[in-house]
Amino acid sequence: MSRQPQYTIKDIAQALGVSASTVSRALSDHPHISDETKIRVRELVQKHDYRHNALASSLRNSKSNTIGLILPRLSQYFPSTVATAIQNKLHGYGYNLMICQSNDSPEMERELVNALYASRVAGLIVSTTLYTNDFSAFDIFAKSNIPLVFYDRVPQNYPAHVVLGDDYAGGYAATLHLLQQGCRRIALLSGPLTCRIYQDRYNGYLAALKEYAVPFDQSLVYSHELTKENALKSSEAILSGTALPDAVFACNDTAAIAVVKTAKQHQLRIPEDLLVAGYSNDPRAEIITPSITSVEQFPYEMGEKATMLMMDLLQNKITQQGRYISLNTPVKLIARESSRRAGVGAVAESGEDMDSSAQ
Amino acid sequence: MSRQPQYTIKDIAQALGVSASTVSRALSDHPHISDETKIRVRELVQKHDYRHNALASSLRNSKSNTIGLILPRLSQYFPSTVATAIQNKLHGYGYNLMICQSNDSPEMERELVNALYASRVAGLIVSTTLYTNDFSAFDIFAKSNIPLVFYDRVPQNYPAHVVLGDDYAGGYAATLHLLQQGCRRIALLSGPLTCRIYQDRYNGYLAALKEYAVPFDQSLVYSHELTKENALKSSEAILSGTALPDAVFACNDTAAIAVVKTAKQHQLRIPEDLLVAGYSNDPRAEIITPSITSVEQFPYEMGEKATMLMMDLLQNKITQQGRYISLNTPVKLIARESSRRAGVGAVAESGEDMDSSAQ
DNA sequence: ACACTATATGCAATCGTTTGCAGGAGTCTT
DNA sequence: AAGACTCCTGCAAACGATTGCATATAGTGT
Repeated sequence: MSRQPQYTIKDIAQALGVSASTVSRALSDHPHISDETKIRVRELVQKHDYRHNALASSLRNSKSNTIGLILPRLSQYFPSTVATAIQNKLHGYGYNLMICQSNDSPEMERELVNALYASRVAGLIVSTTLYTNDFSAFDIFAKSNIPLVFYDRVPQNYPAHVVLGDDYAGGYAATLHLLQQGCRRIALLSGPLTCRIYQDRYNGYLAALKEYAVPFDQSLVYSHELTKENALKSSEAILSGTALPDAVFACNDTAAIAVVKTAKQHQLRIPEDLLVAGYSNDPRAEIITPSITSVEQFPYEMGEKATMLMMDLLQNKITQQGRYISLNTPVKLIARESSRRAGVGAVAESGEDMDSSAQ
Repeated sequence: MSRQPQYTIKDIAQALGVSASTVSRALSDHPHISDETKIRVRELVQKHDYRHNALASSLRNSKSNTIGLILPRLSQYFPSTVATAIQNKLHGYGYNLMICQSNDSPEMERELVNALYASRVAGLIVSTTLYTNDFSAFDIFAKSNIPLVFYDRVPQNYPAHVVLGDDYAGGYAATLHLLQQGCRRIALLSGPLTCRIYQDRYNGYLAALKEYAVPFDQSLVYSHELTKENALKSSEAILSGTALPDAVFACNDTAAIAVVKTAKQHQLRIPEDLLVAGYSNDPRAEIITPSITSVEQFPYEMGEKATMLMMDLLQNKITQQGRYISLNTPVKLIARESSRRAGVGAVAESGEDMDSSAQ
């Protein structure tokens, strides 16, 4: 439809009695073009509302100024904040961002990868689905020498640049904190262990237990996608048994909230009967009663870091010869009502400082 | 950088001893191409991992298959849900979505409009910033005959297709509900009245008051951007005076949460001393204690509706000759603890049905 | 007057895909 | 056997911007 005739560089050239090359160069402020010509060109651009055609330009240069972003979903605090950071930062470099959601479906993800390649994005930033185990769709980016950066949910056994939160430190800090409050039966509500971030948090959990010489109890570990529904089901299982845990460490805040809700239904008081900690420091963790202890991931910083890495790769500051960068962003435990036991330890009021960079 | 030589249609043509036209037509399953040729082409496409170049294609057809979306920010329930709906729906039609955040800055918004035009999106969907009053940046879309759809925050005095929630009905329903609970001094925490959605909610509020013959009291109305900080300040002002209101209707849930928080600090019990209602039915409204009554806007449906309108425009099903479409999506009041007064009226447990379509 | 340089511009090809038109080969009709 | 028709395929010109190379003009130095 439409096929509106466009006002192009050629039209300007014709009107001015110069060639298209001259106009093109005038617009890009080429030094070989006289000031007078530049001014005349700019005037006409103004007058006729000439618009640059990025398609033509990208085609000719085989290079666009759009970066692709694929993530599972952005309707939550962490992912949407990362996306915002990336877009804002990229904008400063003159790049546009094309945000696409995979809805946690590997098929959708694959389609998006192909679609973004088809529009020849200059680079691609990805947080994979929970279930992506075939990363071959991304091969084309390496093959075409187009920068590819993963963050948060990064591939395993697939060579790539990655930006990660310090999930091990986060899992360790949260568990340690619960142990310090006197808990010894700490249930773990983990995401799928096929995913590296959950593995790391799990390992942090194990390490903290070991440090306190608390024997590991497999029956306290639940692992599945941390949706509200799943988490409610597991919480029910955890809290309706006979041998109740004295704390639950949930690997995201949606799950932690589910635990709190379930605990209320079971007449369990938090933190008197049960301590709870979550992950991501979702704004919801703060407003709920009781407020929930959580691990801050600094998503904005994470997005900025991923963007910086992307820019470095685009500007070839980093050799791409088989060397893959792995960046870490710190985490910080924010202790709140859900884990504060009166008289136990000294927990800062506004959040206990457990910056993982100190590790 | 890179300038990797690409594997193109010409390469396939050469390898097969046919012309590029034939390959192009084979790939688009043109009826004039023999099955044998099509098969041979597809085999080679597979073998060499040929990738369609959407840039070249779009340039040639002066038409891309990307739709632009500009919104103030997506780090909240309502906007991110709308965006998700739009992307999912568009995907079904073979279109990609380019999501861009204006951060509520008119300058940024303008830049994004231009950038999206530069990449010749096939259509543009917009929820404007709170402060956009100059819509001339959008002129180019009308002039180029590129479909433009606004939703939620739509322009005033600018001819365009719009998709709106029934904000009048929402404001009316929430206020009426508070009145039915016996409240007579209902404070209003409104967004800027330069924005149509807030005007409409305000008018709904006024209409309900009038119906109950409650005199309008200007001193109960606060109007400003509904950020957490602003809302806390206004809540403080509202609740620290001597003539307290008996209810607050906040025009988003962030503000409603601020009211609840401030009320707690003032030792006011909700709903015994103060009733509270919000807007948007953010998930936070449900998990907070007390849970907050709110107006559900059905953002997913709204996104789908905006997408359908866009598709109709793209397919020219709708004449664009100066006739502008305006679609409404219904709203529904969800009554919760924050507004349930024991023994007053009959309020459904899981949400009072006040579907605005019944209006 | 000549060679040389600096400055400003134009020519034409290129990026990869699409499509109107033309045309060749084969089949069918009368 | 000539015309008409069908079925495939190719030619070449777009789409709009960019850029290496060639060139024209003016200015400088000897």
